[in-house]
Parts: sequence; C-alpha cells; structure tokens
Amino acid sequence: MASDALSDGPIPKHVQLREILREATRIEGRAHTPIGSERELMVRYDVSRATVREAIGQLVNEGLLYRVHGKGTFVAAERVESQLHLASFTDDMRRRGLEPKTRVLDVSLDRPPARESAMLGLANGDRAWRLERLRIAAGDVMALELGWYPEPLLPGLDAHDLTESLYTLFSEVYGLGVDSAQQTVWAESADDRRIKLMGLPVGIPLLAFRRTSSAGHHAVEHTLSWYRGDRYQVNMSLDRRMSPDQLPT
Amino acid sequence: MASDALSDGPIPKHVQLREILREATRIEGRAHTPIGSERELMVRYDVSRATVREAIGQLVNEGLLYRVHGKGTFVAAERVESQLHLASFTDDMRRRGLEPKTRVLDVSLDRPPARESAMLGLANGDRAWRLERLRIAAGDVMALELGWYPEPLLPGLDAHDLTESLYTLFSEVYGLGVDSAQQTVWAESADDRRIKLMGLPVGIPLLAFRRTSSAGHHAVEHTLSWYRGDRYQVNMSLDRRMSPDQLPT
DNA sequence: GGACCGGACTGGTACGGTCCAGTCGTTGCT
DNA sequence: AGCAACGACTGGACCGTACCAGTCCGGTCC
Repeated sequence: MASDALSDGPIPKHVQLREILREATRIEGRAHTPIGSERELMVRYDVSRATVREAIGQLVNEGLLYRVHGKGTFVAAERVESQLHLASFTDDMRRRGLEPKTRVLDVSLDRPPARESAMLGLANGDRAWRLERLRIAAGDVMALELGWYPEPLLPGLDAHDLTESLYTLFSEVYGLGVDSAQQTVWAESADDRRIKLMGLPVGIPLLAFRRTSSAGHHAVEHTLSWYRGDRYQVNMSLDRRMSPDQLPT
Repeated sequence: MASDALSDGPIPKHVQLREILREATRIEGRAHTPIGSERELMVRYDVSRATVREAIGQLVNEGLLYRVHGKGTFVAAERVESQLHLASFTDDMRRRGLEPKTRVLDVSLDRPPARESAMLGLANGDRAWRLERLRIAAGDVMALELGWYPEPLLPGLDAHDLTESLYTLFSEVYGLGVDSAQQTVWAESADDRRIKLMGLPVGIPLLAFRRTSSAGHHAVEHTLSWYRGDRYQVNMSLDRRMSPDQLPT
C-alpha cells in the first residue's frame, strides 16, 4: 500500500486527502461503510483534524460521503441505472431514439436549507429526504438533479427504488398524485464539482431548473437540476388562454 | 441598526452570521460590492475568523457571494427574474419595476433563411423584416435578439418606433393580436460576436430562446434571443391540464 | 430479561494562533 | 513619467485546544 503521508508542495493537503478519500469511495461494495473517523484519519495522514474535516466536507458536498453526528462518516450509496421518470425527459429522449437512465448519488435525511424548507411548507427543524441523481442517455450524463422531499409526507422513502419514476411512486405508495409545479429556468456555467460529476467538457453551459411540485395543496418535491446546455432543450407552447402569471416571455 | 452581537443559544453562531450576511446580499444595487473583510467581520460580530469563514463559505457555495484571493469577498450579481408569460420584453421588464431600453441595431428587408421562412408561413421568395435589437435593463445589456417579421402582414414596419413593444404595435397598427407562441429554450456559450455586442464577460453562459409567435392563424414573428445566463431566469407554472408533451422536465 | 447509566467513541462548534500568497496603493528612484 | 519595491491590506492553508452533542455498547441492578 502507498504511503499514507501527504506531501508538501503546491497541492494543498486538504486537496490531496480529498482525492485519496475520493478513490476510497470508488471501491466496489463500499456503500454505507465508514471511512474511518476524523481523529483516525488525522493520525494516519499526519494532518490536523480541521484539514481532515475540510477534505471530508468537500466530498460530502459532492454527495460521495455522508456524515452522521456521533456515528461516523460513510460512503454514499451508488446504484445502477434504471427506467427514467417524468414524461418530458423520457419522452424527449425516446423521441430522439435514446435510452434514458437514472443514477442515484445520495439519499439521506437532513434538515434542508431555509429556502427549500419554506418551499416545502416544512416547520422549523422538520427533516426532508435529500436525493441526488444523475440522468443518463446515449451513454452520456444529461443532467444532475438534487431534490428535497418532506419526510412527514413520505416516510421511509429511502427504502424504495429511487431510480424509477418518483411521481409514480408518490401516487402508488403514498397516494400523492403530483398535479402541478412551479419552475424556474436559467443558464449557468458548470463549476468543477459538476464538471467532474457529470463528466463534462470544461466551459460547457448548463441549463438550470428549480422546481417545486405539488400534489393538491401539498408541496412534495423541491428540485434543482442542471442539464447539459449543448444536449438539451425545452419546448413549450404558450397562449393567452393561460392565466397571466403562466404565460412565458 | 440592530446590534451586531450574535446570541448564545441553540442556533450556531456560524448560522446566525450566515443569515445576517444573506440579508446583506439582498440590498438593492449591492452587486460586486465587498461585504467587509473576514477580520473586520470577526471584530464586528465578536466571533473567530474560522466562524466567519464558515458562514461566508456556505453563502459562496450558494452562489450569493464570491471570494477573490487577496482582494475581498463580494456580493454576487442578482439574476433578473422573469415570469414566463406571453409578453414582450418591454412589458415584462416594466412589470418588474425596471426601465427597459431597446437599442435597434439593424432593420432591413430580406429573404429569410429557409427555416425562418417556413416557420413564418412565407411563400418562396417572400421577404420579411429582419430586426436586430439589444435589450437593456438596470444599466446592463440583458439580451440580444434577432427577429423576422413577414412583410406582407406588416408593411412599413421600419417606419415605426421599434424600441417599444412590438406586440402592442402589431395590435394597434396592424390589427394582429398575438395570442399564442411556440418556444424552445436551451443554454449555450457566447461566441466572440455576441460577447462584443452584448458587452459580456468572457465565458458567461447564455440562455437561448427560439420562438414563433402567432396572431390567430398567422405567424407574425420568428425570433432568436440570447439572454445573459447570470442575470436572467424564467419562471413558469405547470400543471396536468397541459398535454404531456408540454410538460418540461 | 429489561432498564438505566456511564464510558468511549463519533461528529459539531468555536476559539486562538501562525504563516503563506494575492492585490493594490504609495513612495522613492531613475 | 515609469518602474520597482514595500507595506498594508486581503483570502487561503494549517495547526492546536477545548468543549458540546449524538451514538452505542457493556456492565450493573432490579
């Protein structure tokens, strides 16, 4: 085994350690196993606990690790793709003769950020499922998606197959038929994390979506999605029969 | 002004400070202004520099702030938000309290490319008005727009003031009330010409729109628009009453 | 057998410190 | 006037310490 020491030099120690831990997450079958405690890693790699926490924090942000207070830091689960949900993406891909797939990067129970909490109508401190997925078609990652789902409405969500259509799951298992959504779209550049996660060429623009989906009066989903700008577009029809706040520019 | 002290209690200090700084990013016209140095904030709020860095780091991750090594921490520019509706740019910006300006770059009579010709229902050889404009709001160029307008339906269009709302013009002068549109949205990078025309920083992503607008059975407009991806977003409402192929992802 | 408690582990919060590296304005010299 | 150096600022990296809060297991007692 290679030495556990980190080298002095131009590459910061927290980056070196982050990459070592990233490799560790790739070992087959490691999902949900611990990576070693922070104090253990600081001894093994001869760095401070703050440096260990910085490295781990970045991988947690990327969805490759997750932390449980008082318990440990674990490798996030990775699952193989399956059928895609939501008519538009699936139909759009199929209309182009492509086979769509979904990969779940992470599912965990967390307190969502204030904004997401508000959008989901959660009380302070209520938890939600945090779900991160990749959408794949024609062998390429088309989109990265991060979603929040209210735990009170969807208990035990993580026990279900989250690579299938969530809307079908909500309807069949929880009796929550999604019937409306609010959505915002803009363009942005891909940062390093998403370039890496999505396997993108540098500099490629992303089409970003934020959506809140509802079943009747219950908000059941708040998602952020990023689609490759060069491989994806949205078609829509607009007319004056729609209410004024529904008509596009 | 409220006290700058952070309170002891259940809410961690880095969270309290984060929310104070978040509010500071919302002040009108603060884009690209510094929020105060880390050392300044540690004195003002009586916390350690690590606590300040933790709070700032979270807002940087959310895209509300950005850091420049050796220079400072700045408020990120805010995106102009547009409700998805069938309004002209002029009407849309006014509804959000911004003073829109349009600069006409070029207006001429031409035979449009085959695709535009087809979309406008023109016969072979028919001419259309070619109109190129910059859309400006809040002192910045928001969009570049290239549009085609069928000359048979809109004779003498170039004699009118084309900096105002075209939809209003079509209705009042030509009796053509725009009542529906087909629109496609995607993301792309700005090429050199558009960087120059729009005065954009290099590398900024664009939100691209292609639209065909109709008055009854007449297609009256075919446009391509490019909006700054960092300053513009589109909101839309979706529900199941729409046909499945109208629902975006 | 079950409940409870304490200890040993875990991650989370907060502090203080030092030094490195980037930016920019000022000053002095040519 | 131009250029280089320096100082004062900035963020970045890394270290150490202390304590808080959550989890879990083993031991003890009833």
